[in-house]
Amino acid sequence: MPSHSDRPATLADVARKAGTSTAVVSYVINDGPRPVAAATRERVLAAAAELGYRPNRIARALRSRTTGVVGLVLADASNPYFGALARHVEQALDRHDRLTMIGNAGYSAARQRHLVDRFLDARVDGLIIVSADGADDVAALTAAAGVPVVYVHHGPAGGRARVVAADNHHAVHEAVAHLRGHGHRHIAFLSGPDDGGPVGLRRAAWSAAVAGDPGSVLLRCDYSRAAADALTRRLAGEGALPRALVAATDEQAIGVLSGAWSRGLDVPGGIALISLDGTPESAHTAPALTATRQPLRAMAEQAVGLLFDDASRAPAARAPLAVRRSCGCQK
Amino acid sequence: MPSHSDRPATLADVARKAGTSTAVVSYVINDGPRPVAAATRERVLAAAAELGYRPNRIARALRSRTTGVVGLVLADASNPYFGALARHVEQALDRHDRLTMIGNAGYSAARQRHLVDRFLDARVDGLIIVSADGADDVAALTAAAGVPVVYVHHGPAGGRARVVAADNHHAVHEAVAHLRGHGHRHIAFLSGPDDGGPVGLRRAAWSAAVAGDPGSVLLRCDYSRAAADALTRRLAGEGALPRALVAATDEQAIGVLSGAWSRGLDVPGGIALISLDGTPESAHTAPALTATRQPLRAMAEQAVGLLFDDASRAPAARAPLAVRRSCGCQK
DNA sequence: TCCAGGAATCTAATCGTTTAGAACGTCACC
DNA sequence: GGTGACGTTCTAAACGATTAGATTCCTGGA
Repeated sequence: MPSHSDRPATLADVARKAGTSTAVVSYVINDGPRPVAAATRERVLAAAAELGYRPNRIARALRSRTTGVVGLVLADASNPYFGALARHVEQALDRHDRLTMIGNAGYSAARQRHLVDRFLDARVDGLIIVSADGADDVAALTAAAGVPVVYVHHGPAGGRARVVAADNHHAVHEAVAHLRGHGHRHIAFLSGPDDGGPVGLRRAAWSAAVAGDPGSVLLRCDYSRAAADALTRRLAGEGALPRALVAATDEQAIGVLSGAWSRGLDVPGGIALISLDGTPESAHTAPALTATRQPLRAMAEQAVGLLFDDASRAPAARAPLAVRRSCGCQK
Repeated sequence: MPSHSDRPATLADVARKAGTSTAVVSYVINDGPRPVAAATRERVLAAAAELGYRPNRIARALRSRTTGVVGLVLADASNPYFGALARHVEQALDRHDRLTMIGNAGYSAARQRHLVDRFLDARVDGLIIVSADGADDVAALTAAAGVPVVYVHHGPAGGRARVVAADNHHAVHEAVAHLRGHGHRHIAFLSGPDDGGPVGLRRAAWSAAVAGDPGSVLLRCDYSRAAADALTRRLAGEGALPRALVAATDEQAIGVLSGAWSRGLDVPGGIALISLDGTPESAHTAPALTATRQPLRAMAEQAVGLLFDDASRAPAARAPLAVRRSCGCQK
């Protein structure tokens, strides 16, 4: 049992108790850069245990210029897609013995910059940015500090930044093809308020997939259940709802489901629906959503790996289509 | 514009440039404990701006023994209830100029202890624990370090810990009363796998509310959509589903909705349902969930306030019942 | 003129590590 | 016995801030 005093034990305390110098204690604790005689090592370990010694990470960080902390910036932790990503990133970092500092940028470039600034002040060892919109490149800020950055879900426009993202093109084409397989000829797309971010890529892929068909309409609303719900009600009221729809995100797809239900409109009978996020939880809607299933855990691990290794760009992960009910399949 | 060199500017650099000592620079930067002549202050500020000086928080933390970082332990960030709480906590801390370190304990006491240990090693200024189960008191760990702790959502059993939680008793009674208002006489309750945590309190409140009615059955399943979905399908198959149900959490309620739909069972016609979490997103299900609406943002702010002030226990917040469709009301 | 008192500033110790350089002892080898 | 090499350990200088205590310079009062 550790013997107690008012303040926590330091390296110097351990050294004194073991009858040696702080350097040796440090070598023992870290399997240090220099060897230590077996007998001495034993004495040090015993002293450390007895005093209940815990290294002070702050002092270590000051001296060695590395904190063991990684900053995670994301749009909104209350969105399950980002929340799940955050959890997987935190767990992957924990496995690498790193701590996670988190911040919600809430779709605002200014707030994102604010968070990156604060994280750099805190001397994080790296930055993982799960950016929603076409959030700008923070390289200008981080390069000076020499802090590596990895983007997840979506990278900045021009750069040669390290990015981990799903294969949007493939996912969209698969979704469109699947709906065509159900006999639909006109396939609408529900995009975000603008064409920034991954949703922009998805929209472009959809445009390519339905090229030249004026009957395939483009819808837009905010990335929220409420917005998609309201839009669906309005269109249903006008009789302007498409018969087949690909929604850019789970949140929007869930809003469509909710809006359709409240108008007494059957899914998939009245409107067939496929979503492109595919969070695990999307399986439990009424009816169950057919969705491409992004490998969030794998993406998180890849991002963490990329942060500490040198590979510059990961291959885009293919997201399999989880076929459930909302597309029209019997399940 | 800051003039550049390879390494970031330090206090000493600023002092040199301003022709003064590091002490004075520190006094200026912090509106320090001692006054500085106006002219000197100007020179220092100018030098700092020109060098692009940013205080090194690590060095500051080492000397002043306060990091400006707060640790947030939660069960699972991918659960929207916890995710929303996490976002609000982070934002409240940001307003207090504090950074947030996060960790997912995943319903495991061992992992919770691991995280608290790591956070204490990182010398956090405080700890906010959003604990799901009857997670044990970490006071034993934190007391030695002198780090204040606030529990959100649920506190440890015996203690005199600081806790911010909603008024579970009131919420349950209101839910039961509302279902009775719709003419239901037997009101079932869907609890968690055991009676730990806030769900245990909710279950107890339900027991009291339906006291003596053997027709009001108690159901149990994991806190996941999948588990509640499966349970509902099974009971529907056996014709054993209750006509009115209070679900302990949103996730479970959503699972019930999904299970009922897949069995062709109408909600609220076949089964009336009320949930007790009431995350904002629960409004957009098919049909819309009636739920008590926990004031997550207010709870987060209260927790942060409690962390730095001395008040010991906040009054339990009353959660208003958001009446929507799943209970049987026309909406 | 001299001195007390106060404002402004400087000097230097301190926080708890890491690690380069010097010092020491032991051994092998010529 | 002298010498170099090696293994082990110690000394002390960083890292970049904060802040007591000492010092300097002025001012006003006797």
